[in-house]
Amino acid sequence: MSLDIKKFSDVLRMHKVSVTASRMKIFETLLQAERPLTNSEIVKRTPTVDRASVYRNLELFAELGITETMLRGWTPLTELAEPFRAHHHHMTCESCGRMIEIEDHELEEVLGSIVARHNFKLTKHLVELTGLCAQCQVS
Amino acid sequence: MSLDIKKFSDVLRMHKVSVTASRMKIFETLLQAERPLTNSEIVKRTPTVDRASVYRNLELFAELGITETMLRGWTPLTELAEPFRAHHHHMTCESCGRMIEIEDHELEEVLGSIVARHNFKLTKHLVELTGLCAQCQVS
DNA sequence: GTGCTTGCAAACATTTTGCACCATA
DNA sequence: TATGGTGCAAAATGTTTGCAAGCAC
Repeated sequence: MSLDIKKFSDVLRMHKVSVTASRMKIFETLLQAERPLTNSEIVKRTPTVDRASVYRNLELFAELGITETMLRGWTPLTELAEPFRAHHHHMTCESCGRMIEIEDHELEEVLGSIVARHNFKLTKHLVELTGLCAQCQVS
Repeated sequence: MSLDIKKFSDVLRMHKVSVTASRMKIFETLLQAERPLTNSEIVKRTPTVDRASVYRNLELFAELGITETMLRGWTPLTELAEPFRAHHHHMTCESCGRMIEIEDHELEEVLGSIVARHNFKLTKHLVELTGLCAQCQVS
């Protein structure tokens, strides 16, 4: 069994929810995704699981911190969160759609200090940059 | 006429789209909003304008940079962008729902340096922090 | 006057719910 | 075997579209 799948079932057990075949299938769909997916893409890519169950479980995954959601237009996109993917943020080119992943230590530090200043306890954070990539600025 | 409304019609004219009563009404709804609103809240709060026109114009506003959109769960929320509001980000308490606005110079600088490093030209950016506010950590 | 905008109504898509049945722990 | 999870079907929401009429420029 793959390491990710083991980690996944551990997270479910840790939260005392059942490890079911449907949840596995949905998780595998997310694992195999080459980019963040819309809900209906996830439904399509998990044909053996009912729509309703996909929705119920995507909501569960978000609560348990297994997934993260971001926005493209008015459409929410979901991808796996840590510890299933490296921690990162996105920089999206609005011309060609290319999505660059960002990992930046200093950025994380600044966010930490803002949060501390407000006595806030952070559970997650999202940073999305939008603009034109180097290539599209030229052409 | 209020300054904001003048600024708004200037933006429309600058992009060569008509200044119409519907667009004014929708803009006023956003101006008066005490927090970011869902699409259907905007529809409800702008009863004299047809749903379809609200959607069409919210899409237009987003394109012209008049509004910004963020995500709560799977629901997109819209609020006015600069120059109609001060530049800020959000820190949301997942227990009480309180939303704190963040303005932080250092944060903006770090983002700027990341973007420059990738030869990216930024048109907009979004930072969303989620966790527990000071009060909810205690109770 | 011309072309962009609107309202209306219908189509379409997405998300949620209730309930009986089934599987996991 | 008790509880929680699932599929199914229907309902509720949310979003988009075509078209004729109206308004901004």
